Amino acid sequence: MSISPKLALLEEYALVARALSAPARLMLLEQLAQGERGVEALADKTGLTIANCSQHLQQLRRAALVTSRRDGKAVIYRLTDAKTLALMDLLRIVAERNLAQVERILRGLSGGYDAPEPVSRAVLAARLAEGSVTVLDVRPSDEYAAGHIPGARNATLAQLEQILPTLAHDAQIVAYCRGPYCVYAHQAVATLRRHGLNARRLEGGLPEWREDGRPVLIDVG
Amino acid sequence: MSISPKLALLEEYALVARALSAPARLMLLEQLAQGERGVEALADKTGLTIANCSQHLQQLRRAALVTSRRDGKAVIYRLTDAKTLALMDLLRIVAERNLAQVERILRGLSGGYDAPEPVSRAVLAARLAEGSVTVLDVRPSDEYAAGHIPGARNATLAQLEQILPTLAHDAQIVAYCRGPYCVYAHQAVATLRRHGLNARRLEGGLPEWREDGRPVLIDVG
DNA sequence: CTATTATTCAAGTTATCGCTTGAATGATGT
DNA sequence: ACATCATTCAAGCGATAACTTGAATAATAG
Repeated sequence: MSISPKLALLEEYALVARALSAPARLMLLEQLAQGERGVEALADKTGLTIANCSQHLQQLRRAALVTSRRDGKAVIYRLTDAKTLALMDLLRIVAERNLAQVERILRGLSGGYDAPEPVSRAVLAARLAEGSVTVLDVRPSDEYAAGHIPGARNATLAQLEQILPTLAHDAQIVAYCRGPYCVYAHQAVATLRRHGLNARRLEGGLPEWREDGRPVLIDVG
Repeated sequence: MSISPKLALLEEYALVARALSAPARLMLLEQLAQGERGVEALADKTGLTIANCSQHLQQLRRAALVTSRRDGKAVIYRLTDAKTLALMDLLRIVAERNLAQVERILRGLSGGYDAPEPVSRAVLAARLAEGSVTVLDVRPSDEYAAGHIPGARNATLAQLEQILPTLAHDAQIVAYCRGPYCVYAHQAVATLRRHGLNARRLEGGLPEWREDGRPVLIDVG
């Protein structure tokens, strides 16, 4: 009763695509791109129930996009390799290039203002070296603590309005967040520009920065 | 009642992945990689009913992986751009690298024989230039007629046994088919090697060869 | 061994998907 | 206008997916 090898093969490829076909799992992958995490932490960050989160993670594991290991009572998940990130990135590129709906959503995030082109990671590294840039990490503070670009200042979207007075009006500001799937940096740049500041988004987020082999600062206990 | 922009965005990315999550649609994309096609031709090649095929194509179109145009009574579909092909390719690479099941299926296709590494397209082009290779196109003859590598000989898997005597035993044979999703070349190489011939698979298929900008010969009426 | 904590499993519900069937639409030629 | 051909739409069915709830399993601490 076995089906043809051809269909069996396509079924396996489709399995990988199916794993990427639910927003909840994309959220999980985005979190895992920041670094390995346990089930509970992932459930917290994504707002999923623990059981539901566990089930999504198992689907990702079946598709070999993530792997898991046991650490005491906890099970730690992480991305299998950089290819998983590459797949997510290509998915996003195709969607952004070709889907009008995505264009509309992204424009909406900028609050009507024209969003400038993002700053490449190489350019930011150069500007950082010469000290001519202010870098904002707009992720939650626990993620900032777990690793951030050296010299970056942490401020969530909620805190952004409060720290506005402390930002020089002539400074070039670069904001980043979790990565291309994350909208925090988009929103932060929109807020800053609305206040007349010279802000731009970093291309990609911390995972891509780390993937480039650039330095990441980790806060210690 | 609108959901958060974040979820809306992920929903769009997921839509693209979902379009790739059915074997039937992967089959259609593989066909479209050969060149643009009408609905009926695609239904024939894939074994889907016309209505079903049309619905799958519309899902691919919603995900912006394919586009369509009208030509008289017919509607012609084609891949939106090379990114669609890149996405399929990455999907396959992740599956082949990480899924044990895929490894098993591919090994099964080789009939237990160890399959040699595929020949790169650059190497084949060089060998063709010096005339030191026999190229076999193992796709159906209509696809061969619609475009093939210059100098390639057409033989379906069914015809392969018959033409065996006409193949020199000391020749280097390279077989290719529709592309990485297609198993014909795997099977052809297995058959040829079982008969003691020095056969290898081309890396990728005709779409990848064409994408490289290499010459493609089209049979005219 | 028992209690505790982290995760997974199992059952049930609702929604969606893939496929089929038959009718509707759109373009073309008589 | 009418007939024809290619494609799409609409309704219906069975299978699968997402989420919830509550129970079961694994590892550790007392």
